[in-house]
This record gives sequence, structure tokens and C-alpha cells, in this order.
Amino acid sequence: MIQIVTGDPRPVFRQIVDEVRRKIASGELAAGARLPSVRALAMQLTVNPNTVAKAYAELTAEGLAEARRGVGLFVLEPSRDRLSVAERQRRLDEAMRQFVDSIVGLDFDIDEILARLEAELAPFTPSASGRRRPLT
Amino acid sequence: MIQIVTGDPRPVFRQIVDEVRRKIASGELAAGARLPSVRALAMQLTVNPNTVAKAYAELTAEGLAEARRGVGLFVLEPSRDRLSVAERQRRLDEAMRQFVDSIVGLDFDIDEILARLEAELAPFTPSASGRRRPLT
Amino acid sequence: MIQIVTGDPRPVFRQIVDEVRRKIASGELAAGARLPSVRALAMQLTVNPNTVAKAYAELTAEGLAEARRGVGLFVLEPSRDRLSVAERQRRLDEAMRQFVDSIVGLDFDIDEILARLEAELAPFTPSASGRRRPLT
Amino acid sequence: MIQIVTGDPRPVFRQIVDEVRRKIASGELAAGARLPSVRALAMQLTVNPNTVAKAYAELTAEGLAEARRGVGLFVLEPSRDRLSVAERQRRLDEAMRQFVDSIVGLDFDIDEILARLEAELAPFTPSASGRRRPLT
DNA sequence: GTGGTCTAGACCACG
DNA sequence: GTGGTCTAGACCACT
Repeated sequence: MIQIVTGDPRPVFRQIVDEVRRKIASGELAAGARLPSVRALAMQLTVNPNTVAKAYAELTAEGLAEARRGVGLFVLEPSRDRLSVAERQRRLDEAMRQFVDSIVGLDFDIDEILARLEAELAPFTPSASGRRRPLT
Repeated sequence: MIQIVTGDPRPVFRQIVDEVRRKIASGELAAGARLPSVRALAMQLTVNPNTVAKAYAELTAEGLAEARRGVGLFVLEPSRDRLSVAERQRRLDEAMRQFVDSIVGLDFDIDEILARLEAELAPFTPSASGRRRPLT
Repeated sequence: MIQIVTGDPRPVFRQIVDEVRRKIASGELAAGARLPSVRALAMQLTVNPNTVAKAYAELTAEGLAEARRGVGLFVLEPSRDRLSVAERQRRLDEAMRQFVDSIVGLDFDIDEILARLEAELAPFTPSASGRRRPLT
Repeated sequence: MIQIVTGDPRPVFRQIVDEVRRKIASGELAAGARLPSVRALAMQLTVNPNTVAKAYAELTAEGLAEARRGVGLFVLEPSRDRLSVAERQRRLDEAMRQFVDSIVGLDFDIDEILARLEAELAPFTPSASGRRRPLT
């Protein structure tokens, strides 16, 4: 269900966080869904339970999941207003800067990049994610 | 000429590399241009000379610049095949993944993101840089 | 400078976070101030460095401090708009509920409680904290 | 009658204790009133009976209620000296500290907080509860 | 069984 | 030297 790659530059706990966040955003993990237990996921990924726990703690801190002691970790309803508009903008700016820095000088065609990005973002478009009900 | 920001998540040497790469890609630094000496730049940025040296080493390793002992670092002619097709593709994939992970769940409109990205990439479009042939 | 109490119901890392947050809010720790290193504070408190590191990670995540690799952890300028209005309200509601639950049935006089609270909050009042410059 | 919220940071048994204590303090549950049986409440809340039993045990230990075997839990007469002065003071101090820690840095106006708190505490003022003598 | 916390000790990237 | 990450193993609170 969740996979980690040893060659990945990201630390393991971050890979887990990113993967879960993606699954939630794409609707693959719906609100109320239960994540694998810390120990179970640690076993499956053959990493230390603490590493998984750290990832889960971050998901909790981000407001994406909630821990029910003695029960497990559950995906929360998406609440879009946790961060201020300014903070969200700041994060987009930062991500944008980082992306441009990474591909600058790689000689790719802008239209090609835009097309690819559009395709990659498609799964997270509101209508596709199932996270929001149409107002009817 | 180059600025570093303490609050930036990137290490200092990376900020230097990114900034120089940007300037080269945008044409601001043309082939043959001379970068400040390690010591001079370190002084100006008030960072450790080792840090600047590390950045320059990376620029050299990337094939973007060349060190002439005792003189300074010089921007090289852009060579199309500096990186293999596979390597370029790999970097684009990685940058793409990282960008998507960063903005997933921030609830921005795709079109808005695409428009912004197009604007940010404009300065690096081949025809604008003046030092590259359009792909035609 | 920072003290932890073994009898405290809060975990150690939380005590550290709370203490630092208080010092920042009261102006005792001004923006730009450097916090003790992870190892130094761990030594002083005779706790595991990881525990301090966890506290520092939370301060960083909260946007109160920033880590400069190889240098140390520094207090950031207060940026009041990181959380949305709704989120801040939510947190106040929760704190309020918890406080009322804790003192209900303790038979204290309301006015007495209000007076004490006012006194306790005084050090964090904007004018006292020194965090904001008068507009003059 | 009693509701538990899964998203609540408090453990379930604590939510039950708090809710009952509130109802007693506000006079909604008068002395002599009977609380549902452990099994009945567990069923209604769909929680583990052990959890309800733990909550009831705490209410008993606090001197707020009394168990009559096979019958249920009954609210006791309020006894002024249930807790020592020192203990009451200790609890107020702790609650105060926790409250201040929670809202520090949230940048609310003190007067706003005091006003809200006064409103929230109103239902528990001695004259309103009906079961306590005013302090005169 | 669940998640949360802590200790001990290690290695890495950065300056 | 700095902070960041990971492993290993332990204990606790809660259900």
C-alpha cells in the first residue's frame, strides 16, 4: 500500500508522509479510513517503528489524521482553512522557486513541462478527488 | 549580485549554486563571464570560504563553469549534451514529484498554478536567453 | 534558563516547547536570539539529546524558530498570520473548554479567577512584550 | 445525555468524567441523581465497558459520586471540603498554566479572553447552580 | 492490541 | 561544532 525507496533523497519518514498525503488528496484514502498500525507498517517497510511513528506524528500535526489512542490512526475530514491564505501562498511560492531552480538549465520545453504538470496534478483536482460534494 | 537568505531551507552552498545557475540560464551571466573569487564572495556574503568553494566545485562538476587557478571561476559555453537524456529526464521527474508533493492539499486551482509557472519560466525560455538556438 | 520538572504531567519535550514559547511571547527571547544547542541543553537538563531535538523540531514546525544547519537554532520574527483565523479560534475554544473543565467544581470565585488570569496574561500583552513597535 | 467526540484530544474516559462533573457543577445532575449503568452507558456511547468503568471509578475517587452495587452510580451531596485547600490551589495553578500555555502566541486580546471566560463560567457560578449557598 | 514518550548510540550533511 | 535522521529497545496510557 505504501512504498519507500532506499535510493530516494528524502528521509524515510518524509516519504511516508508524502505518500499518505497524496493518497488522501487523491481520494484513495477517504476520511475515516484507518491507516496501518505503526508496528504493522514498520514491519511491512522493514523500518524502525519510531520512524513510522514520526511520520504519523507529522500527519497528525498537519491536521490530516487523528490518533485514537488504543485504536489507531484515522484520516480526518479535509479542513481547508487550517492555514492562513498568506501561509498557503508562501508555501506555493517556495515550491515554485524550488521547482524552477531544479529544472533551470535542463533545456526542457515550457509547454512540455506545463503539459506534464497538468497531467500530474489531474488526480488531485477537486472533482476527481471525491473530497467535495458538488453543491448540486 | 548574489544574495543568501538565512531563513531559506536550502543550505547556503545550494543557494549559491542555484542562483548562479539561474543567472546563467537567463543569460544574465554569459559564457566567459568571471565569477568573484572564492574569498571575495565569501567576504561579501559573510559566509565561510569553504561554503563558497563547495558551491563552485558543484558548478564545475555540473559543467557550467570552469576554474582557472588563481584567477577565478568562468562561465562555460553551454553544451547541449552536458547531461544525458536519461539524467535530464530523471531530474525532471524528481523535481516534478517534489513540486506536486509540496502543493498537494494546499487547494490551489490547477490553472492558477500553471499560469504562475509559465510566468516564472518565461525568463528561461530559449529565445529569451539569447545564448541558445530556438528548438525550431 | 530553561527548567523541567519531573513531576509535571507534561512530557519533557512539551515542557521545553512551552517554556520557549512563553519566553518568546513575553519578549524574553527576542527575534534573532540563539537557543542553546541541542547537546548543550540536553546536558543541562540531563535528558536525551533526542528529546531536546524533538522539542526544537516542534518549535521549527510552529514557525517560531528556524534552524541554521551547522550554526544553531534561532528565534524568528513573529509572523502572526501563519494560522487561519478559524484555526486560531478553534484553538482558543479548545483551551477554554479544557480550562473550564479543569476548574469546574473547584468552588473558586469567578472574579478571583478572572483577576488571576489577567495577571498571568499581563506579561504577554502586546505592549509589554516588546514584540511590536509602536507605529509612532 | 453524554456525548463523546472521537476527534477530542482527551481520552474517552476523561471526556466522560469531565462531562459528568460539568453537569453536577451546573446543577443539571442534582445530588441523588442516578447515572446510567456501566454497561448501558458503554452501549450507548459504543465504547468499551472498561472505559466507562474507569470513568466511574474516577468520579467515585473524586468524591462526586458513589456506586451502589448492582444499581448504578449516584451523585453525592456536594461536600465543601472534598479537596484540601492546597489541592484545590494546586489544580487551579496547573489549569491556569496550561491555559496560558495554550493561548500564548495566538495573539488574542486579553479583554476578549476574559469576557469569553466570564461567559463560559457563568453557568457554574454558585448562585446559578441552585445547590450551593452563595458565599455571602 | 493501539499510539506516545524516552533513552542510548550511531551516522550524515552542513559550516 | 551544528541540527537531522535512523535504529534498537524500553515503558506508559488507553481501549
